[in-house]
Amino acid sequence: MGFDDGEPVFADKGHDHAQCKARAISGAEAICLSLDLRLTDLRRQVLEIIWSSHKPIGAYDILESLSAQRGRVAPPTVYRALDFLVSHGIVHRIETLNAFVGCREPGPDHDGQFLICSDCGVAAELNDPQMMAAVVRSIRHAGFQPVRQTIEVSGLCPECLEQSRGE
Amino acid sequence: MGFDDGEPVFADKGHDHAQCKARAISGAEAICLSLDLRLTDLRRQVLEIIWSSHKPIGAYDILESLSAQRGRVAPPTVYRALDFLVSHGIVHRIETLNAFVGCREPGPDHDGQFLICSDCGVAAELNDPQMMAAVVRSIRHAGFQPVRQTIEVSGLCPECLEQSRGE
DNA sequence: AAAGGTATGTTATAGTGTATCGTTCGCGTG
DNA sequence: CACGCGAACGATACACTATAACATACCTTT
Ligand SMILES: [Zn+2]
Ligand SMILES: [Zn+2]
Ligand SMILES: [Zn+2]
Ligand SMILES: [Zn+2]
Repeated sequence: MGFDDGEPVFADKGHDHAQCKARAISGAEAICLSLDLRLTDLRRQVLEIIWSSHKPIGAYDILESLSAQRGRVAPPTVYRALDFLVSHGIVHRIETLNAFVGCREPGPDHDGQFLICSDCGVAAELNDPQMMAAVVRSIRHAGFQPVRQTIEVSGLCPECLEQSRGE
Repeated sequence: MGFDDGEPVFADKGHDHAQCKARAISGAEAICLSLDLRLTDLRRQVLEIIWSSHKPIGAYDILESLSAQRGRVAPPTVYRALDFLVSHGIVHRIETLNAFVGCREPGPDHDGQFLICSDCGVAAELNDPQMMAAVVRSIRHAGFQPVRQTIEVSGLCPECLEQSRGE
């Protein structure tokens, strides 16, 4: 299930998040290098802000954080950077939250499936081929040609679930 | 796959849509009767507007249409009616479109899966137990407790697909 | 009739996302 | 180097989506 990197779907509380972020930046650099894209300062800063946690962050929260770094910034600046990052599979948009989250395995043309904790706010990305296959199979029966899929499940992450059982 | 009522997932172009609408209203009436809820004039009018087609409609388009019927109407009026209809499973919200669409099999506590044509705008609702099972199975492996699922797939409906092949 | 809850009206404002235009930057070409 | 071109960015204004807060009307029960 999920990625084949052996990592848990939900990073535990004490994990080395600096490493998460560093790996994400490296991945973005690799993509831009291979596709001849430009990871400008602005885009890199936005990506770093998004990776400041595993919780999806809204465009205007990004804007605020960005303004602290480079002075007054207007919405289009943020949205353009987001468009770039999302269109190249470096960041995902969470439709149910109007928010953005970093991709663990960046690359073109993948939609992922997201588990979003309604308690603590963290989001985890799956990329389960069996789930995707089940969805596509069901859809094809309807004569529908899928292009883009949005799968977002809200609920309780393992930690918050554990906590709720304790009470 | 889908509902067990034998109807096609996508209603064809020449179908009797007045019947779709009438059945939806009847369903809503039945729900309200059984749960002691009030399907007021306002709520019924909003439901009828939503059922004017199989295309998801935005809140402000509903507002405009509603204003034509009962004079100036403010956003909260529409959103409150929508909250009622959505919370009782009579209408679904399409997250990827910020729009609302009528439910074919209204009732509490179901999320459905939606196929949305990016060409003509129609949306069809599935309720495929196999797909849901596959999603839940994959999710449980991550130690996640699902509460609400949002599955929306955009692409081409059978008619638009046929048309695009012809060109 | 009085009371209390539900539904609606009304105004204002919050939150999210784009259109448009002008300027700057990076880079290849003559 | 000067030029030209497209991509990226800055800045202003605006469009679209949704809710807060408070007042009023309605409906049901006592
Ligand atoms: Zn981390
Ligand atoms: Zn949590
Ligand atoms: Zn119909
Ligand atoms: Zn279509």
